[in-house]
Amino acid sequence: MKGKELRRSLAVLPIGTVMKLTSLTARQIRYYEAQELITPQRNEGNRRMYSLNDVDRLLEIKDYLDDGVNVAGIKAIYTQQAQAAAAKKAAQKQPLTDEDVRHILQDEILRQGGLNRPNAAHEPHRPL
DNA sequence: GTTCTTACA
DNA sequence: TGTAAGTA
Repeated sequence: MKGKELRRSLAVLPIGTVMKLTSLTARQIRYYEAQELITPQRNEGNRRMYSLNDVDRLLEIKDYLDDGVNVAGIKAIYTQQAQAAAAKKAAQKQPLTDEDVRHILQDEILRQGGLNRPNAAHEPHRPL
């Protein structure tokens, strides 16, 4: 099951195709890159080349934004996911350390909505 | 024709 | 964010 992941990681799509696939403007796609939410590769001519994973990531970013999560929040989420992934790998060989547990807990808290967009009044009424 | 960067509304 | 300008 490794070839599939490899193919999804191949950067073969120009920004024009990604625009159609995500319904995002080139402006937005480049902006998210500037905010380090995505890091597409560049070809010989300095053109951005995206992978299927990048497309999924952009679609995900769009969803988070709709849910009121700001760029900093999304970035934090991905940072946490990366840490969680690293922790999981380490856990395969060694038992969980206190720090690993803390990261997993933080990940859960984040997913429930710790970082929301400052403006845009969302969530009309959520039970405490 | 498409994409890139920079800059201004 | 949209868009214009000048390139590659």
